[in-house]
Amino acid sequence: MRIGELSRRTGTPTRLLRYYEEQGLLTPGRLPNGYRDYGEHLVDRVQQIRGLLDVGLPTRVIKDVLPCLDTPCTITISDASEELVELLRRERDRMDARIACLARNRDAIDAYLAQVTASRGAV
DNA sequence: CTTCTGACA
DNA sequence: TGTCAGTA
Repeated sequence: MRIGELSRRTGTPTRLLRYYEEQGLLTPGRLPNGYRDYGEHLVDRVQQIRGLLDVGLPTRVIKDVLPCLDTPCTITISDASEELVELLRRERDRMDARIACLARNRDAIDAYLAQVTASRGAV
């Protein structure tokens, strides 16, 4: 499929699809007319990439983890340099920190909302 | 009409 | 990341 269809099917701007390729995350083939040619399996791959990106992993790391990614949303255990393992462990810890921060902010909002609700009810 | 590369208020 | 340009 060409970039337009992949974009629609993944909800990813073509601009980003080309960017991911530039970063070595995708390597689509080329049609005789020069257009990029994406295989079906790349639909899932893009999902993987976006998911990892959303969690905060830089494209640099994703490029190394990519060969370990499986179709759905799982990460298959395969090779993995000690360096990559350590990097991922640090990323995991950063995720924990973000989760804790989000939880605090959520609780703060809950408290605020409770106040607003109470005052409105009183009046 | 769709995609391509390169550039930047 | 968005977007505009000038092509093929």
